[in-house]
Amino acid sequence: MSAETVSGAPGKHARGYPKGRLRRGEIIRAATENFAQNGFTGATILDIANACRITRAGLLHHFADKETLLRAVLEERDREDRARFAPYVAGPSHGIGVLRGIVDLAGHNSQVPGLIDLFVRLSAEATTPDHPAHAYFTDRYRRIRRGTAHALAAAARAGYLREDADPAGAAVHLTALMDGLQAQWLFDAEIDMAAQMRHAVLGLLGPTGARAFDDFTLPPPE
Amino acid sequence: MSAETVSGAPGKHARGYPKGRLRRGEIIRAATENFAQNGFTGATILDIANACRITRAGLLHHFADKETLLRAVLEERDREDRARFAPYVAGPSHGIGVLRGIVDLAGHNSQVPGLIDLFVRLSAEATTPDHPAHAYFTDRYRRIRRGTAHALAAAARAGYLREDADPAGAAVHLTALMDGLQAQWLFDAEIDMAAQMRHAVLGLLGPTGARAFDDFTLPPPE
DNA sequence: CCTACCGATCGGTAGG
DNA sequence: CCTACCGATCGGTAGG
Repeated sequence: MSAETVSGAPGKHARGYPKGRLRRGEIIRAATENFAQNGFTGATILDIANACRITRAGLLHHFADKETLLRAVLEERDREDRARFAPYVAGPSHGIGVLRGIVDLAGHNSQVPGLIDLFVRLSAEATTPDHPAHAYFTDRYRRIRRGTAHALAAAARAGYLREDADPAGAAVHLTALMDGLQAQWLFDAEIDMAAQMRHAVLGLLGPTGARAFDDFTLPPPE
Repeated sequence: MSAETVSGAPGKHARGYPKGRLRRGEIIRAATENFAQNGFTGATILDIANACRITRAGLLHHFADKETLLRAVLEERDREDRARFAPYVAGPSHGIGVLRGIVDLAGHNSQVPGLIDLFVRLSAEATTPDHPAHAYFTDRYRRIRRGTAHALAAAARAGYLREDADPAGAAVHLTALMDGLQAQWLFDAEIDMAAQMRHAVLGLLGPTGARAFDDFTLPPPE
């Protein structure tokens, strides 16, 4: 999604109109929750508007239609995800930062069930090519796999990876594992996503890599 | 789901009325396809009826309501899954049969995209506790994990498993991996689900186990 | 941001 | 009294 598609409906009231900005943020929060609980198709503009104590027409003043609102929700999620991940890739860690980021993300995710639900439900709905979020999820999977594969390749060059590990294949594996754990976890919160991810990552690392993984520390926030 | 909940609406015309049985089977097939493409909420009785070239009222003569139809679809899937899996657990293979069954299932699944879609979409929808299929998926996950864990424990007792492998944890892992691969595969058919599952299973087995896995053959169908 | 609406379509049920 | 349907329409609600 390009910068042009980011805004809302009439377009220009995002920046500089503090009241409009606040309202938009409130709507995005409410929409995130509603999409998470009911999926995109099942969610209704009326429910989202009610949660913000405005009417449907009032909501549609800020976001032209349901699809525009969905885009805004996904873009907001990406922004926050990137912010969460940034410190893990800041230093030169030979890919270890990304691997730690993945494991920590699994731990963080178990504290935000609404967001897990959002992605599990939305991505399941979006398998149809004509779903408004289809391209988004296709791109997202590719991006995640590529980032993970690059990190694993860097780890391999540093001698952190086991001899028999294949970065591209392992990237698919870790991505699938994260998704599948979330699906199971939504039905049974006993599932320990972080422990499972940690075990899977350590299974890819040699002794030196495992040490580097355990020793990894986030750079202090400035 | 017990045998009592299986039937349709008025109840007794499943057995013995050949025309009715055929019609019910046709409806279940059409419903499976429609639920797969649109999810339970998104699917419409009208579409399903149209595909069978009968009216909605005609369809509702066989299945009291949409939810009863969903139950029939899931029960039919379970029946076929059990039939597919039966030969793998027929012989005394110390769990190896189940593991081969899982890998072969991944290969088979890539030839029935509609069924993958059905389970991915329906399970995502069913995370809400009040969804008509919520209990079904909770049970299904438990059943799959338990069956896998038992097979892995049997393999461990036969000396097939690696020393450091934990049956219960690995069962969660394999289950999650299968699900996550399906989700990715729906967006990118290049994903090789069977190869990934095979690699994961072999990663759990020691040299003796790997040999037993490769040597495993299905008993000839009688 | 609201009131006042629209074309359509939903799941389910009536009598015959 | 059974089965296998039909044409028509119910009260509500969706996104816009």
